[in-house]
Amino acid sequence: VPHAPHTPPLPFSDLDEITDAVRRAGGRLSAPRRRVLEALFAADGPVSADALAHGGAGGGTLELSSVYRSLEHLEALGVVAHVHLGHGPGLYALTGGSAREHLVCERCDRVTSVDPGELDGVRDLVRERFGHHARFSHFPIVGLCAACAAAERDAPG
Amino acid sequence: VPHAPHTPPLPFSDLDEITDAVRRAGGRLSAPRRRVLEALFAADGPVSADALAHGGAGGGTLELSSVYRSLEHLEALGVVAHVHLGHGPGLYALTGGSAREHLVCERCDRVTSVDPGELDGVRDLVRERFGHHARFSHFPIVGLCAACAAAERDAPG
DNA sequence: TTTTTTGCAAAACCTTTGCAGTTGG
DNA sequence: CCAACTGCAAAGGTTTTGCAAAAAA
Repeated sequence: VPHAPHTPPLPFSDLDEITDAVRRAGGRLSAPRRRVLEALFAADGPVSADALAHGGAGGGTLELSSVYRSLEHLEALGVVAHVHLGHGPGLYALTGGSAREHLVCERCDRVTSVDPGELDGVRDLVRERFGHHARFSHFPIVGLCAACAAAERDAPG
Repeated sequence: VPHAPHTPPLPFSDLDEITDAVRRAGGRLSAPRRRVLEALFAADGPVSADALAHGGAGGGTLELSSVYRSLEHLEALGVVAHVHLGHGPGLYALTGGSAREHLVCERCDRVTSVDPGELDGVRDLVRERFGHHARFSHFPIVGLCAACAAAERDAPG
């Protein structure tokens, strides 16, 4: 599998940096953890635990519970984050040091991931009006993407 | 249980109107449907299927699968809508003709429900910047409420 | 009467957990 | 060596489904 088009920026940009971080935190770099990390590097966009268990590079499959425990560990280290895109399983991705934020189309499931700064205007407006500090990294903005909204306008349903 | 402080506005303002709507659509007003509706009227705010099954007015409990099927039916009629407030089960409420939109605190779980118009400014900004038509009725804006954000600022964690 | 809906039981789905055995450091 | 981790199996929580029996109209 080729490298992702939009591999995370800056910190933790390669496997070595992450493995160092894992060990510095007193953790061990076991086979499942390494393979989860490899699969996350290979993925382009957030993926489910199940996809990580089955879709890994080498043909073999990982034990699902180990995948979940690996992800939990990596998430505690700040290396990984997960997002809930509507229904369906949680999806995991490398943070690259900064948690991205997401917009998802509830009709076609397309995900738009943006750097945090890009939603600051929206965040400011929400805070100004409701006092609420919105975070769109763990739970995204859900609605219709431009294409589906146009389709909806032409053929309402 | 006393009536909710913010019972839904206008259409479907009482049980009779809803039961008429159910029958007009060719549906039957069975005992579970009636009891689900009663429990929804009695609730103040969105409630889980499980709460509807157990917490209903008269002591008895409803079959959970019947509750889900009743809610599905009422939702198809536009009388009920459900929202996913973070983790945990989906929560159901009467629409009163207009689906409210929600902001939820990911720390204290407090829900702020607003009429759709109140989020139009936010919606416009999102559409302008991303072409995305946000809807916060089915999946809310998640983040920290004012109180929790203040607590966070004083004692970061 | 007849079509819809229920009750129950079972399964599906995602995720977590207990525990004995394995392994990385 | 020994704490950390895995594999397996089982359970937990939410929602869906199949089907025969019940009930609304």
